[in-house]
Amino acid sequence: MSFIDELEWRGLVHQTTHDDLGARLESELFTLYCGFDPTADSLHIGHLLPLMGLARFQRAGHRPIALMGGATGMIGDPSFKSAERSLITLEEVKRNVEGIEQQLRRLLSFEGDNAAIVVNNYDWLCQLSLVDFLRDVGKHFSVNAMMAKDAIRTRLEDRDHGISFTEFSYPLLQSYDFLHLFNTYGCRLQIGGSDQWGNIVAGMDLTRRMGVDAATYALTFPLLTKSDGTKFGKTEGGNVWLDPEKTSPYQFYQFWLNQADADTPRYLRSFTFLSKEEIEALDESVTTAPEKREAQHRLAEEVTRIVHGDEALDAAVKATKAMFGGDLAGLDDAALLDIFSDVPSSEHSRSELAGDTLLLDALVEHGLFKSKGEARRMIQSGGLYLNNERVAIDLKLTEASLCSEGIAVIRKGKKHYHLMKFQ
RNA sequence: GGUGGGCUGCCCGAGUGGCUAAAGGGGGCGGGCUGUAAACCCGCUGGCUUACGCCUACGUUGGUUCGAAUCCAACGCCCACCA
Repeated sequence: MSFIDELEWRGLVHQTTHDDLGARLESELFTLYCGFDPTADSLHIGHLLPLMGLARFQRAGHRPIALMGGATGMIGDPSFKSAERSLITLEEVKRNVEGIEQQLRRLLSFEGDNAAIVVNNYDWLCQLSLVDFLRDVGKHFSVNAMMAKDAIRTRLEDRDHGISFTEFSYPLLQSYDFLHLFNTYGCRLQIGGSDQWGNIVAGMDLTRRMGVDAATYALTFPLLTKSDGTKFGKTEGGNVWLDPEKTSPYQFYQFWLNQADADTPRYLRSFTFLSKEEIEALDESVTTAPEKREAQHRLAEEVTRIVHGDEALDAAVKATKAMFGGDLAGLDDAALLDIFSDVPSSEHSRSELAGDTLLLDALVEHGLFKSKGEARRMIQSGGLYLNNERVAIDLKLTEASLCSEGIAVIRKGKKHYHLMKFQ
């Protein structure tokens, strides 16, 4: 199977500019790039598809460039956005670039002939003089053509929101990036989400008009969807981040583990490097033994390993087993703290274990419940557990309430844990 | 600037003097079923209280009344139409 056929099979190809791109990718080694806008200090799983896209090209022998939009991030891409974006400060952009660069480095290889390159367009865009830019670059853009593009037409038609000159100029900057990377690294292919098509094609036009004597190419990925129509990548807690401080590896693992049967086969293709044979076997298991959720387990395992590494995956799996396997007996303080490392906790005095403190009162006092009434309702409806055993309304704290030397594990409902630490 | 309509609990929305802590829906939370799923079923969803009950709450402030989300006045904000 050729590389492009594999991409097609994985459902990763939305549009390409040339039908012969696939053949060329077999016979020549490309330098290609994908841009990432530093609008936050971490990437989220929406960025994972293009990022892994770069990694796939690298595995096929091509040389990937990850471009940080240090300059373009300060302008804001208007493509398919309904409203003008607020500007972020230079300091914010710098901090965001640093955070994101770390994450890029995890997924790409920086060794060998086709070692990945990380660049920041701030380094060249900020040196341009306005007049030179307008003469040399701006001259090649037709405002008529820009206004006709889908990606910004809605903004032009919407009188309430409109579009500023700043955002309108964005495609020029991204186009210039492509030109710059061609001149500096011989970069001939740009990849990105389907919303980037217009910007990428604009860059190709610019290289041609600037007299570049080589074909440049575009490849876009399809938009990720969910079978139930809700937005991919969001949970109750908001975005799923790649930064372990923002979304713990445990939460990350759980996110993938909880994907719907209907979506999992597609995600296995898009987000893992597993082989066609293995993925097709997993497809089969979704149909024949959905209750085993073999495909979801494999998906969660693979993606967590790719993003967070073996060690974090191991901890996430261990925590999952303890929380959903149910048995906490025999674990000591250290093991509990390890397993429940991203669970909130409260500090308590040993005197509360004397036998005259109601568990309910202790929980309210330490803020686990907003009010006593709420706590009572929770217990009365059978939703509160101490060390995985359902508690009664009049339960008092004693030494027997402890799970280990000094820790009691509280659970609200199925998934909400809390540690009480006694000292 | 004029005229009309509106502002109710996390959100939407009914209520137009006492039966209203306020219908109904959504969301959230809990329980059941299950695969840590979907669908479905049940319960809870202002605070204190074991409970009787008390307190707080229908844009803001003041008034009428035995009694106000509901009537009156002023103010604030939002929307529509006119200028």
